[in-house]
Amino acid sequence: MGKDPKEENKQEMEQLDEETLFVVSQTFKALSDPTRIRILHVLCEQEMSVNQIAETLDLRQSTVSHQLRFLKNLRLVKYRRAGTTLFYSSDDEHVIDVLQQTINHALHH
Amino acid sequence: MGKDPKEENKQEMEQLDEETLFVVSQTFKALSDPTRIRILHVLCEQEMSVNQIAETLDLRQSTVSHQLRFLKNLRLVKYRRAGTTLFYSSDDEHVIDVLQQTINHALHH
DNA sequence: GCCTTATATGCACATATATTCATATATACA
DNA sequence: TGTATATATGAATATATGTGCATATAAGGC
Repeated sequence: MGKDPKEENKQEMEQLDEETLFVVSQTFKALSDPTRIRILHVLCEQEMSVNQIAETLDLRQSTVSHQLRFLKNLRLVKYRRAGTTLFYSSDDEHVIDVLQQTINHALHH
Repeated sequence: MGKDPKEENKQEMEQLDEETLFVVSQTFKALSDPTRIRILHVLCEQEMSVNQIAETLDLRQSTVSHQLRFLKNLRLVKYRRAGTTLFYSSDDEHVIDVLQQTINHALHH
């Protein structure tokens, strides 16, 4: 039952299945747009309403709403309702981690 | 000189400057395409020539070359020449780390 | 020099994406 | 019910992106 040298790395060498590839690429796509990065960056500090985000980042309400839908579909943000106002906040620790790591890496290099 | 409560988080709350935003978004853009993910995934295991990559991943030579140029511009890959053959390998530990983290996260959830 | 092999590049094209405007929906309140 | 406020949605548009074909470039061998 000795292992072929080439097989020792088998797990690492295995090609990525289509679903994994899709999930991973979608995740990074979410982080590939400056507007979405800015939105996630403020939301990982505190929850905010759609209009607050728009004012803080100087964006149109509809732009923010469209991007929040994108992020919500990927479950990167969640919201709670308070009257007619929806408070959004980040909802994926791993992605926030990766974003923060990369921001810090960019800031210090 | 007491701090305003809102100012305590000031560093974290600060908006991202344009250059950081650009670098970060470009980095994630590199990782947002399935073809580039596959290329980086094989290159973090071993160096490979353009044609080897194309054969391994069943892609056209020109597709691989185009994407390698993209990755090379961002300094995510490097190459060494051997005759007419160019051997590419990954060249950014941080990005490889982030990619591997996210792949593992996707595989186990 | 010529021929072969490996890679890069320019162009064209189809598709995806981000934003905006206008409008629809939803909730609260008088 | 009607009005005001907050958010979501659809359509249109401009731009970006990924891929493939054809061809150019570069290096090595004869």
